[in-house]
Amino acid sequence: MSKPATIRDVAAAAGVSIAVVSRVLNEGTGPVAPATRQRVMKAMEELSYRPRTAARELKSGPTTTLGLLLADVTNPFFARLADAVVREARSRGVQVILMTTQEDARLEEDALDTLAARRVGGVIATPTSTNAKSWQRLIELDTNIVFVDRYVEGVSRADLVSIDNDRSAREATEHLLDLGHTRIGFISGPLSTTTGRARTDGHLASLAERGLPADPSLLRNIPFRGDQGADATGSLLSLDQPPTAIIVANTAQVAASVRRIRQSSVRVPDDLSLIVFDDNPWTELYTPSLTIMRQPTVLMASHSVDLALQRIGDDSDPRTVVIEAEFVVRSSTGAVR
Amino acid sequence: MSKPATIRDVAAAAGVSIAVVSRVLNEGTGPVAPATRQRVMKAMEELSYRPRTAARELKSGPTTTLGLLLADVTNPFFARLADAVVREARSRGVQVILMTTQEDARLEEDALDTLAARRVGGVIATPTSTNAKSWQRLIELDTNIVFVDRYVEGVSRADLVSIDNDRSAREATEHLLDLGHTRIGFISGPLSTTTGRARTDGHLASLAERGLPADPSLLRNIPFRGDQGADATGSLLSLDQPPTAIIVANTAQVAASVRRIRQSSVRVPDDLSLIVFDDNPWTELYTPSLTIMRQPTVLMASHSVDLALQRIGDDSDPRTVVIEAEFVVRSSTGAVR
DNA sequence: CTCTAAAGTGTAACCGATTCCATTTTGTTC
DNA sequence: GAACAAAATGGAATCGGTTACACTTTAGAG
Repeated sequence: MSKPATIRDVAAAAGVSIAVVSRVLNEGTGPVAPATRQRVMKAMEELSYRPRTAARELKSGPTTTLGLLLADVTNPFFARLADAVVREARSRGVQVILMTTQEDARLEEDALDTLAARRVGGVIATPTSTNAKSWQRLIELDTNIVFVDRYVEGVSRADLVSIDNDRSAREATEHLLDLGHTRIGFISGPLSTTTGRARTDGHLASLAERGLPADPSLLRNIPFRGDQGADATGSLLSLDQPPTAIIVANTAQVAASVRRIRQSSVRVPDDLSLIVFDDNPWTELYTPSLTIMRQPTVLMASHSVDLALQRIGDDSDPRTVVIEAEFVVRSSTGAVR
Repeated sequence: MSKPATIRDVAAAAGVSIAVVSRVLNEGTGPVAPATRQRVMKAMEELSYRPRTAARELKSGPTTTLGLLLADVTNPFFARLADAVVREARSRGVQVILMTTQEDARLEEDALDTLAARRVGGVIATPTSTNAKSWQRLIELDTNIVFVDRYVEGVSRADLVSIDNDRSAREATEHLLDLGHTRIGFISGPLSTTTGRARTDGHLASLAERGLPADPSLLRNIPFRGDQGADATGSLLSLDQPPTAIIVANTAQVAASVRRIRQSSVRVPDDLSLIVFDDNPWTELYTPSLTIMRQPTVLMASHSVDLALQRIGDDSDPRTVVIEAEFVVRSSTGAVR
């Protein structure tokens, strides 16, 4: 088990210089006689030679690695995104370094540091922090940033891939309004996040359009981490005038929220209509099957990878890709009694 | 937006040599006068200097990176595993490169190649291929391999972290036998995988112990990818003498299987008792809540990372860590009618 | 059979860190 | 204040590739 072969070993074995080996390695870098190429390839084979990525990256920046910075892979939405990003990247010969932030600004900063040290070609991220500075620093290192789902305000030159959060919240709300609901509970992420804010805004705008008053006691802006979805749901159900419908627009809290409803005596959809933002396989299997707002993860992933790689060495303006969310009506929503 | 600072820039700014800067960077490498250290740190700060990982790795192998090679991050079991591994690794200052194989041997080989080129310190993997050669090659490059969940036979010097698959299948089977079931459908992974085989063996052994004949028509060994769980389940239900209980020991096919049952007229647990291998939040929310065999992902992840890092530069014998699975009885299993 | 352009190959300088070893500075002890 | 050990620092090699440039061959044109 001697030391792994280097380019010099290969060169020696093939009786050529390292420059030639390098040219064989990187097709198109320069001419190599067919016969020579054969010999070199044979030598590489015999020595089971693999060029070291570290050495390559040292010379020219690593266009070959992407950072993927997610809040929480346990959340099915992010998991699907991760899967899709890895596949998409793979098909282009790019590797993905996965990091998670646990929605913690400090962890996020650390991760950005690491990514900066690696000089990754691009970063695809669902940002947590409001701290634009770290992001800006990464951008100044010529790293492409693509925000997915959420974004950080004040960060210039970052791309964005997202559904139209405002509109999707409206759509969900209007569906309920059409069914006659007027008291609608709305659970979403913190107002410090762009998704939390946009969805809440959309919801409220929708109510306003129909001339309905906005009742603040029906709004719940809760963190993504933890289990507050249960409490939030519980407190909505135990209001003096409980809502006749709830929209859970906080993907991470859907399970907790549903669990709380299931524990209560409230029946869906008879007593309560329910819409959740999520698209995992179990929402359909739940009884009753849940009406959902689906984010097309595969599409989002492919756009993200596109942007992250495309803009490498490119100085064009940052772009925003808005993807249409799919509203799927199933059995958890019904006319108000 | 000039070029990022290098160690030489820092050295120049602080009025010292690069050797000193390096020593400041890697505490404990050598003595540095406190005053000097201050100056260097200040210079690093002002230039917002980040040492390049590629350069570091070039000199001394990258103990600082782990490869995580999973079949499919979409599967909640793997997603949880990924999350836990990333967190565990993070807490030790180690980064994780995530790759997925889609249960495809060719993709797996590619990934192993990439990992070899990176000379990662260790690889944590749920292997797909039977192809021991690629794995062995990686090991010969001094890479630690830790198999999780499944393993590849014939690969020496690889660690293993797994539940006792044989035993967990027995436990599930015995639970059903105790409830009086004698015709039990058993859906698991391909017999080419160690988990598929061990679980099937355990199940059959359990039957044999009670003197029950093994009916091959009740066994379904199906791939992890795709949707065959639905067909397998359907075909079990439509047997002349359908089983009164089904164990889905193929984590990836649980949702498909459950969907098929839900579509049928069969009622759980009245007509059919159901046990699934999985521990995602929705199994409890399903109606009826599902009796499950839970794999403790966090524990598995922490052991895996432990092993992957611990054995770096270590020549001790490969180790196997067996973790106890948790059997949780809920409402989907009942006495046979 | 020259002449010249193109093809093929090799040399050596990088990339940005780490690290061995030699050298200089500092601090103790008689 | 000389002698010597310990602490602090710097010079230069090294890791394993890529690549600019110079050099040698080959081939086609005149």
